[in-house]
Amino acid sequence: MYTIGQVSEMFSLPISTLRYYDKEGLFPGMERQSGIRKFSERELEALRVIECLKKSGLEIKEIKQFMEWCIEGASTYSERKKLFEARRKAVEEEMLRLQKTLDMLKFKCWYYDTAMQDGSEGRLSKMIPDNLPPEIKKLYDNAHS
Amino acid sequence: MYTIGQVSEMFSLPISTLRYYDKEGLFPGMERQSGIRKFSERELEALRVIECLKKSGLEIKEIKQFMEWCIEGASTYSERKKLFEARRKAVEEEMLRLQKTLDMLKFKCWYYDTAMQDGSEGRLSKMIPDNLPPEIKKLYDNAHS
DNA sequence: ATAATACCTGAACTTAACTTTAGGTCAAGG
DNA sequence: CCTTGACCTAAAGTTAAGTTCAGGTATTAT
Repeated sequence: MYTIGQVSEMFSLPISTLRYYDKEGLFPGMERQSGIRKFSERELEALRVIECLKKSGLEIKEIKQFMEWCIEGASTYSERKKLFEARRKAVEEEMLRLQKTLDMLKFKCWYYDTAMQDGSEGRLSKMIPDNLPPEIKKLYDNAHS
Repeated sequence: MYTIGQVSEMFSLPISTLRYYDKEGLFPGMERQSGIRKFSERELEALRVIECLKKSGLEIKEIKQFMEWCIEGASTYSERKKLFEARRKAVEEEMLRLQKTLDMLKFKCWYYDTAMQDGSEGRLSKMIPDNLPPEIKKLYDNAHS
């Protein structure tokens, strides 16, 4: 069993955030001893799932729904699985978009590297979009598709 | 030359967002004809860069700074390159974090798939963390590292 | 005994990035 | 002529996810 301060340290989260999550219903059924929150292994796993679902793009309210499903037991396995499948798909799509962003950034790194060598963008503007070096053209095309 | 409505269509962005970007100084030196904004190829490329930098985690104010550097000319190539290098690093790190998130989601998909087959989590709780199938253990370990 | 810590609450505040509202200009079509 | 549609502005409103504040309790160290 851990206090809110210990959990705050373990997860590098402000205490105020943990209290906010609790107030929003993300730790349903968490124990208290004379008013003081007691975080058990269940709440730590909940917190890991919260961070995962948040990163996947879910809002606090929807995470609360998931936590309620957990309390309800075996009858909600299917809903919970559907949720994770959906988040998985969303994150895979997000990673594709991020890869495009990354290719644009790589292209711009090359661009300014070249501009610095040339002292101007004159030559570059003639290379875009069809006279780029092959590797760079790949980045450019993916970033602009 | 394009009107704000055309650009809104082309980028699937609300007109209000384009006006907001303009007000925040993201299109320095954009032309107007009797008050009406005229988006040229320069503004379209600016918009592509805005979307890229935003996705990389940059705030509007910092994007404005970049646009000002562009206006200043060749003397700011080095700053611009440094910016893109930094954003590239940030996005690469973000993709690693997202991969961890994805592994957690995949693990949870497997978990609830198994729970549904078993009808309970009893067997699962004995498998975690050391008796998981090898492929699943990889996901679990990466997600919990 | 008192002072420092760590915990608690409810309510107000913050922030970024938009979005909405209210009111206005201007050109083209019926 | 007048109405429709696309544009304009300034200012107020929205939203999510916290954070801060003011005031209070309970345990521990000096």
